Amino acid sequence: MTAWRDLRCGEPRPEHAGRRITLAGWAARRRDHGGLVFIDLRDETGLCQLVVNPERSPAAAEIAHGVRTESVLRAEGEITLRDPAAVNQALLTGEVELQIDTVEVLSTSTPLPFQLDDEGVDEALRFRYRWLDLRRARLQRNIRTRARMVAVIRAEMEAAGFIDIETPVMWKPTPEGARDFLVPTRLQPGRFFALPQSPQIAKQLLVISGFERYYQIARCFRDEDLRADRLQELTQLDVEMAFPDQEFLFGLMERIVERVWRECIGVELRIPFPRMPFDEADRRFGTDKPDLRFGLEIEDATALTRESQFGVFAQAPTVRYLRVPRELSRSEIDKLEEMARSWGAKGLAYVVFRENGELASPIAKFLSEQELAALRKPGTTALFAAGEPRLVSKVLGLLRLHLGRELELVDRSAWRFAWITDMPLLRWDEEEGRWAAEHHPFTRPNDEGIALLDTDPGSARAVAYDLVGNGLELAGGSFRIHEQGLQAKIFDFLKISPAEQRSRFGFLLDALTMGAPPHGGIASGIDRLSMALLDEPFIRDTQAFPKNQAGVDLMTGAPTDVTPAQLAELGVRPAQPKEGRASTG
RNA sequence: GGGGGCGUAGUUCAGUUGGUUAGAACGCCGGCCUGUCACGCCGGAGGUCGCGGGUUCGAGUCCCGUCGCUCCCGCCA
Repeated sequence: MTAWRDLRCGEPRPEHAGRRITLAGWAARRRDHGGLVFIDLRDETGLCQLVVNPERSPAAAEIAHGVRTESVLRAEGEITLRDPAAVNQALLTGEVELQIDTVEVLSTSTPLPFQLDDEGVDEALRFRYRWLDLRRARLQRNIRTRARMVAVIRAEMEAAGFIDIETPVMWKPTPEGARDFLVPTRLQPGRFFALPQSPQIAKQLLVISGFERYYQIARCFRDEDLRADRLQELTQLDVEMAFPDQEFLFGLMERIVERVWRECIGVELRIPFPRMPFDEADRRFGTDKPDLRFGLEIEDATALTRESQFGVFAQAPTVRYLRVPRELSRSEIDKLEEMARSWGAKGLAYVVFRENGELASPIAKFLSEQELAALRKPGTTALFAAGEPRLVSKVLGLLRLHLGRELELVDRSAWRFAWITDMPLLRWDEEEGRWAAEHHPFTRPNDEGIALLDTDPGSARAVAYDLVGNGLELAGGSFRIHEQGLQAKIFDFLKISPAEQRSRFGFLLDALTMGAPPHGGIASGIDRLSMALLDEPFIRDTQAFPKNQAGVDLMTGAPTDVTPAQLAELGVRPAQPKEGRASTG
């Protein structure tokens, strides 16, 4: 076996010829040809080919003839080195095959519910038979690469002096933020633990405890709806340190990402990554996670159109536009407008500047010569959004992303990372009629932000940062508030009463009174990071056993009903079952 | 909570204006072939058209309901 692995991993050499070895694996395919039996055998290191010759070993031939795909075999035989030119490079790893003398079927296989080399199989079926799905090359690559990534991360964290500390999976429910998964317990009937949405408070307490550099690859849970890039049960690299230094944290993350990209997919990244304050990202790209692989930046026309005869522009607080480097057709623009409306825009004004100087636009007649002159650029289309800055940003940002893909402006081979810094501290919650924490309530305002709290809280910025790569948020963090007075002030803004503060975070507030060092950190979603690394459009395929979009594990059927007796023991009253949920298998 | 898409053989799909016995490819089973590797050739099995109801002389096809899956918005770092 050792000899074999040497061969598969390294170059086959002439002296290997004739060596006898034993190997075991899954039959990937069997072909019979003119009395010979050929079996592709797959193990962890790759594929190889067995050849069984009935004249040489009749018994082995008889067994081999009955082998079915995915049966598990152990075979013994002699290595043959073949002419490399005669070998199908796409399927077989090497220029070697094994002339089989004996073969043993260790495990048989029924016909499979789907073929492993078929990429188009329905996800529900794949998830139900996930153990088969995982045998496929793409999933093997995903899971193995992810494991290597985690190993690299741990190595860098350890080298930087961080220690791995586990925090409870059963924690205290927190009504703020995402919905909690709740866990009842027999010893406290009717009461609940919650699964952590992140170890946020625990890690702050650890640093306050004197573990100045903590990290954990932690499981986090959020009972929210799933998406192609969103999970309920996710894994994050969680990092916290005392006496934090933004340069140090950025450097640490940059080293990790650089090494992961190099060692997992062989891509050399250039570090340090560029930085961009949130306000600039929002202004230029309409988002806090800009995809920098293409231009098409948002431009401003508010000042230009202040005196415009076009009332919509003159009256809007903000007028911005995208300069599309093409003459878009009416039907293309109609589709874009429909999308813009679905994102909340009232409409989508446009001017097509044709190469020949003509204009195609329902609003051109309202625009002055001066306005048109400033905007004119032959062979392009200007798409305008007017209204509240936040909405205008959002609409143009989404439109930009759509156009980037649609017009193939995105450089698919590029990796563009950036730090987005100086994130907003608070956001006005229209529904609740109060300020809400943009990040979480323990995020530290910057010095200027502390001063702004009394005059213009919406403009206050936090010592908070995100790492963005190709338009995906790959990490995010902040410095925390370590002074009880400031923390109380923030709670006031969030309209969390002192009584509520005590019941929800009393232990943290107490900890802050007993010598809490300045602290801060960062967290990075391992699943998202894998997705980016692997260029994998579905985050579920970065996990071994994912749940479907409805949050159901199609393999085990969980979540399932439990007996009334179990509920009674937990002090939980049975819910009214939903109609039509009677199990159908 | 809301909107879009899908559901036909084990799998991926086709199925005309509603019309006889619902097809193809791959897979599976049997046979042939002495170097195949997307092998090839011959033959075969395999279907409650997701489920329920309705319209019709007649429904895979039209209508209503329902279940499941999926993508998006809301929600969520």
